[in-house]
Amino acid sequence: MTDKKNPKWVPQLLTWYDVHKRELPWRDCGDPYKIWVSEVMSQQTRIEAMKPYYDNWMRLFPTLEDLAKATEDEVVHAWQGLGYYSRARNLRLGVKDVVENYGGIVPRDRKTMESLKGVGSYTAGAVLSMAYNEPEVAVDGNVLRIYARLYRIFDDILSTKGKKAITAIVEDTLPHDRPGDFNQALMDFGSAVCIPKSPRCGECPIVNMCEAYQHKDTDKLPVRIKKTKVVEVPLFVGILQYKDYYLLHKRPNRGLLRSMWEFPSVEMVSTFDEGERGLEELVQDLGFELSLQPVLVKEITHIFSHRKWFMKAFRGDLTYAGDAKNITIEAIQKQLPKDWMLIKRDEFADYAWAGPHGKLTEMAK
DNA sequence: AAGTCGGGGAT
DNA sequence: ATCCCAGACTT
Repeated sequence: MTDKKNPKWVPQLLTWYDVHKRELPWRDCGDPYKIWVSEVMSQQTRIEAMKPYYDNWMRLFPTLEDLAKATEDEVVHAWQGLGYYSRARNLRLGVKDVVENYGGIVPRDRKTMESLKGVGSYTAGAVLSMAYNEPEVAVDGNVLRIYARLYRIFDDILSTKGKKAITAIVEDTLPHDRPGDFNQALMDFGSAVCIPKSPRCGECPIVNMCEAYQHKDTDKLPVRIKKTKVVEVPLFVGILQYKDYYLLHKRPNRGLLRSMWEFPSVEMVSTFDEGERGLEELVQDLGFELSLQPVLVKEITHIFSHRKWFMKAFRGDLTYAGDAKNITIEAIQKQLPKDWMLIKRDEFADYAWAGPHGKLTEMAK
């Protein structure tokens, strides 16, 4: 990868940084403790959000020794509202470690630094490069995004593989004369220009070196495959009959299974009574009374990409409330909202079913 | 490798 | 509403 060493964009970015860098309380202060605190506070947190906390923190715990003396309750209280509270607990433990075992000197090498509580690869690199000007990379979300675009890398930047691939390039391109400035330049650049959505390529100082820009891929990069956790949804379904007709509902024209037909159903129920009440409410709004049979007729588990339905289906009979004795189906149909309908079993095949609801049609009798 | 941990600003 | 942020730790 020697072709990637000393790329032209690095001095260009540093020149941009010299003009546009943000003035921050911990920047260029040379105090490893202050930089350490600022880095931990910044994890998964926007600078503007953590700034007031940083100022308050430094009033309460101006030095390593002050923080090492503080209790866990005190540090967590000072963190109140910032979120990710284990950051505060670990920061205190890490600082205690330094005071008690390293003579109060923040370590100058990555291995020791990373052994401290709450200090991972990123924070170690940030502190070492910014406080000691050690040639260490600090690969965070900004850096992953910027490099994915600059070098047109389509690996998932959230995966181990993508992070390793990009970290290798960052190590190759790190300028050893100004590592601290370079790492901070990437942060400022990432938050001001090479932003996640709609990057400001018009004002980018290194657009001439950006492979994503040249290939018009800036909006496709970086690739982030979010592992959406599958939400488990209990679903209480009614196969509800009015004479020879079944009551169906059309899902809204958005979201999951949009505009497809389903049997009336309610989410988030754990008991039969709860589900029965939910269905009663549904059909009463339509002018029906419900008599539900407490016999489970079908159970289906259906997995979508981000959602898992646990369906329990029950049969029930409907009577029309405003019952003029021989009211016709057509007359009732006309009263229903247009996302509801009554159809016979032999018409089931004519409609688009909302996924697993189609399997329930065979339970209609 | 996946799950967990918060809160807020931008879109 | 979703996305995503100067990530680290546990399972």
